[in-house]
Amino acid sequence: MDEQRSRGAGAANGSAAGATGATAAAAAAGAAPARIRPATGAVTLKQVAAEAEVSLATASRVLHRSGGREVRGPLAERVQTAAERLGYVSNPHAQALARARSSTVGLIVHDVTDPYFAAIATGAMHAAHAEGVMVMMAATFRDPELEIDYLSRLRAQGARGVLLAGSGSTDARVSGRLAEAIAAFTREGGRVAAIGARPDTHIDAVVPDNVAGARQARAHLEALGHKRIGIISGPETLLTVSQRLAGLGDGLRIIAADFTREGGYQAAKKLLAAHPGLTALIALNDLMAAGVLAAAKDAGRKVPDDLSVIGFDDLPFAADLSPALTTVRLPLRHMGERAMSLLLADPDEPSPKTIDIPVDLVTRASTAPAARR
Amino acid sequence: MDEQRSRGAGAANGSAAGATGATAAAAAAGAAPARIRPATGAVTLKQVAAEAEVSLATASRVLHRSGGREVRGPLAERVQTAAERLGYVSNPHAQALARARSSTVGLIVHDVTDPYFAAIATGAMHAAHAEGVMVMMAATFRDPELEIDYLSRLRAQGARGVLLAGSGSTDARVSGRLAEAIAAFTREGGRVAAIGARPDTHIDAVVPDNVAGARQARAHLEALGHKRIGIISGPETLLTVSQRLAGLGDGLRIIAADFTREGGYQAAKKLLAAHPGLTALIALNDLMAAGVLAAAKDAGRKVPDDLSVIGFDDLPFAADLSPALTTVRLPLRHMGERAMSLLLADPDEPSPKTIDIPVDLVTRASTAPAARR
DNA sequence: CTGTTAGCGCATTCAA
DNA sequence: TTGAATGCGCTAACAG
Repeated sequence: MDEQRSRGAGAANGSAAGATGATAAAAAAGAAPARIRPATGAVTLKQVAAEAEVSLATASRVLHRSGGREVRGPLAERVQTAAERLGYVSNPHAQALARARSSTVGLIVHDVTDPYFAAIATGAMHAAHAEGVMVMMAATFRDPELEIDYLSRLRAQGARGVLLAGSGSTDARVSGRLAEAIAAFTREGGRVAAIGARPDTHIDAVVPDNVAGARQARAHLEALGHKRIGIISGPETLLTVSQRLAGLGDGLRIIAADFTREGGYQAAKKLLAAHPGLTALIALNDLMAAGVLAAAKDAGRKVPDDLSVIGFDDLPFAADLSPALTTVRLPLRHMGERAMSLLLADPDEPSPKTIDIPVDLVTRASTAPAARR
Repeated sequence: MDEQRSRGAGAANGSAAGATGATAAAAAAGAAPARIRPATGAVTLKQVAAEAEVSLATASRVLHRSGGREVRGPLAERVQTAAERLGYVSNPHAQALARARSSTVGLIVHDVTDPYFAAIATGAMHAAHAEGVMVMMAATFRDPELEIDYLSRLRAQGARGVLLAGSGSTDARVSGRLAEAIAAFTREGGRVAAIGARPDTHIDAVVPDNVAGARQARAHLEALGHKRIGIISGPETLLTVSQRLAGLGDGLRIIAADFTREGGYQAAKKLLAAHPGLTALIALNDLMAAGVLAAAKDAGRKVPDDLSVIGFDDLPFAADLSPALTTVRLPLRHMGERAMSLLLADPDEPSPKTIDIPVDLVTRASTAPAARR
């Protein structure tokens, strides 16, 4: 290895040497099929070029249509063949370095296990795959610091863009620092898109109409005669939560907890104990709703006869809960696709673009007319 | 090698050219050192070095402890400070290229939406994060070709390793080609680990004891007096499926379908119609089991009174199904962690290592004694 | 302990 | 069209 390197150095790329070199290499290859083994062990463009007896530049042009193209010279054929025979696969790092931009995009989620993000991720990955870009996925486990950290790593990596799938925070301190990181990234030509609004930043976004969804939920309940409604809320620092709360309006009993099934379970248990008169509960996401259903059961309240329950998101399992959950549906997968397409869009598209996503209430078995007491 | 040799030969007549070239380059560089603005726009090590007035190498040593370390020279301080002031973030591509190996690992799953993979991915990501490596996640959407494709891309990227989370296929053709791709990757120093056995390949693996789990499921049912048991199976080309079937033993009615909720629903519907005498159904994963429960309900069979149902995996939602599902639990997240640690292990650990994972039956409400007819 | 320098694999400008 | 040369940002010998 060392020897090779120093030898290469010794050759000092003499111009004439280069030309002769290529030919000689090919000849040698024919004579002794000994292999040329670069550090990584993988076949390199250089090898392909040598094999096809063309220059590096030509091989690059044929294989990666760098600069002007090479429709079908006789050389093109040779290069293609050589590449196939050798099993050439381009090295993305080298390309990224040379082009100063890679062909991967980042996808930052809070939690892979949460079906909400899984659905979005699927959509995003599909769209990315269609464009031949790879997706680097990172989970922040709900730590805002990690979100910033990953973003900067992705930036250093020359990612083409980053999709922020998790809801923004209303905490000014973190969102401020995140905004800075985003600005730094976009300043360098990176693109950032988000699912959900990011008030403080000027980036592409796919935003579901949480407010309207929440209104529908409340209207549905009121149409069924419910007057005493409780809300099982997530952390109010999440923008999604504050929007849904805003749409729900006033006069409701609110209790907050983790945005998880367990959080929903505990909160519902507490709320039901404190306010037995409630006839309906709105959980701010389906995960919590699942917990609510379990808590209701444990408390001996029949759903929907004694208690109506509504969720948000319409995750895949919502229809399998018992009773099947009435919920505000978000076209998650579609949202993921749209967001990724925003990321991959022509660089000179007008940029801070927002795509509004309508949502609608899916009525299932967990809601019924309020029982008259 | 050949190439080196030929270059050496060519150098005989090109030596002079080489010398001049080098000098000219140096002169040009000296003449216009105007601005140092890298293409990517990001701060580079070089800038940090300049700012700290030390050499590139020193900066690299301080910041990335390349080679020997630099405990606390006065220079170290300067470099650290400069790096912080400039907001330096290292470029992974450049590092990968120079080191011939990156610090990312690949994670290939069939489907992000499937909670089975989500759980594994979470474990894997946690373990990876602890080691400071990033996870590149790709979904094959169950296309074996894509699995091979991603693997080779990850290889070209110099990924440290790749975790194959999806079950292997029993189809000799694809598994053969995959085995080749794996071999090529490991030959280059990459590490590959899998969840589930991969008979034809010699790679690290974390393998759950599907056979024992299946035995427990059957034993449980038989202890409850069930004699006519049906199996809702997934595609038999999946190794996981064939193993579970093997553990279940003979004498059961088997019907196969997609390894999804919908597949389970359809298959159960069909099986129940064709063999109304069955008193218990074993679904080969929880997703299918959810479908089975729905089908049973539609067919007017009460679970567990008229029909017992067992699943596999113990996905998070299993306890929320109604009735709560009896299932063979796999410690998915733990498996993901173990697999990732295998991937990240010291390179000279004895390699094809297998970690066996015990599984156990979780008895919940979906199974009960067989009704006497 | 610190600086110099030759590449890592590729894209791309400039010549021919 | 095609090829030679240069550099992307960084690491790792190899001097000093």
